[in-house]
Amino acid sequence: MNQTTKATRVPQAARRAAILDAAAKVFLDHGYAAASIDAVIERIGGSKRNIYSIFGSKEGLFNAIVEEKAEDLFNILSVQGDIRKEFQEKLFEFAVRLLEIFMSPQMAGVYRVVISEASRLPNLASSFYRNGPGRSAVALAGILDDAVRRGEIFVDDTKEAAEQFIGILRGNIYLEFVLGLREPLEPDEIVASARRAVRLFMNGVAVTSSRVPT
Amino acid sequence: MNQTTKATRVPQAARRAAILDAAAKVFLDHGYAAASIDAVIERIGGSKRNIYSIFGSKEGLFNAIVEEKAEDLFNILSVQGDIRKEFQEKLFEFAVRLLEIFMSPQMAGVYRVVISEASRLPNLASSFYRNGPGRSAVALAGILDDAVRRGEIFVDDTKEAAEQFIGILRGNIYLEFVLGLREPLEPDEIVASARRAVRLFMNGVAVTSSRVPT
DNA sequence: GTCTATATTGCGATAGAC
DNA sequence: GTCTATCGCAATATAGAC
Repeated sequence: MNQTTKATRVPQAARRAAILDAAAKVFLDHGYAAASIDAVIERIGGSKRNIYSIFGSKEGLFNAIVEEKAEDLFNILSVQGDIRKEFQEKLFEFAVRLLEIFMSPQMAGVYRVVISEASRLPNLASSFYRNGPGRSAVALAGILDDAVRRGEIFVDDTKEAAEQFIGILRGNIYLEFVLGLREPLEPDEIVASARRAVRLFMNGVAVTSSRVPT
Repeated sequence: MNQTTKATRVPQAARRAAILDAAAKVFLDHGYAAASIDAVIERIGGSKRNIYSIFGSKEGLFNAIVEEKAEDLFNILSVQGDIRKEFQEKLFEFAVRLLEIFMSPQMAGVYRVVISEASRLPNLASSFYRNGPGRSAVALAGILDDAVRRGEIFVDDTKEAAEQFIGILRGNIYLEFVLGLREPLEPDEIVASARRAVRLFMNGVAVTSSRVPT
């Protein structure tokens, strides 16, 4: 609070992280347009100049926030644990984790801001999707591929099945949550919701042939 | 087209519709905050005074847009056609219609703006949800109730099953579309996507007992 | 038109790593 | 000593408010 002319006290990485953290608060609270670099400085002190030398621009800063937040959040999805684990158990764990991500206020904040700036900042929208929702679909498709290889389920397009499953999880509840119309799901509700999604999906997919004529 | 200072030439309803139409373009193009009543006037002429006397405020105007757009779009969902129609056929038709709604640029525009203003205008968010996504879930739940009554499917919670089905339809593709990362689905893709959603759902739900232990 | 806010940049100084 | 990350502060540019 009272350093006057110090520098390099903190190693680069830590300073970068501190800036990102403060900036995340500012951007997610006020939205991209209303957020100012000055407001970030007010939170952590230091110089604007440094922010620009690290992140290049306001857009670069926000881009870094989106990428790192999305990465933090979605990273846990790749922890698939024991390969031998039952497919259904893996699917269930994936569902619980993804629902937890969906229900995190940070994720909702990023989601809101990215959507509202999508037309002005298409690159941002793209990197958000790739690092977040896109990655979760890829991760799940991998799990499904595995199961197909072992004959546990029968789907021809695992990528599509993955998106269907994620859709089941998200439902309308996520929209309600993002719109501020409801509280996030409680942990036990998450478990229940995940279980029901798994049941529907398993019944729908774990059959050797379609029982319903199309 | 050449009235100068006349009034009530156009019946109220038509004038109201014209204002809504012009305002929709302005709001959906620029977003709520950036949209101005002046810009609406520029498109259709007339007086600001009139807009305020009809809609009360900027928020009231946007609220009317959201309600009417959502209503227009989602109205087609209630056209369930022949009650005797096969359940699966009804489900498929519902799916196609809902996907068409999802893929309409207007809907995406409303979605974007409502989400970005949700924290500032909670009433708007609420009325959007009720008139749009909420209504579609209710409509589908009704269809499902029907089918349950006739023993065509077996679900205990039709409301929840409806949301699951809608989730399958929306998937990640809708998010990609809203983020401007992809073109809307073509009509034949909509049909294909709806068909696959119906197949998954029917397999998952149209069984007398869960085949998969939970 | 002016005024204001704020994104962006320039430059010199300082603190610590080497 | 050099080098680099950071700081502080001032200046420019520009978009939007008024």
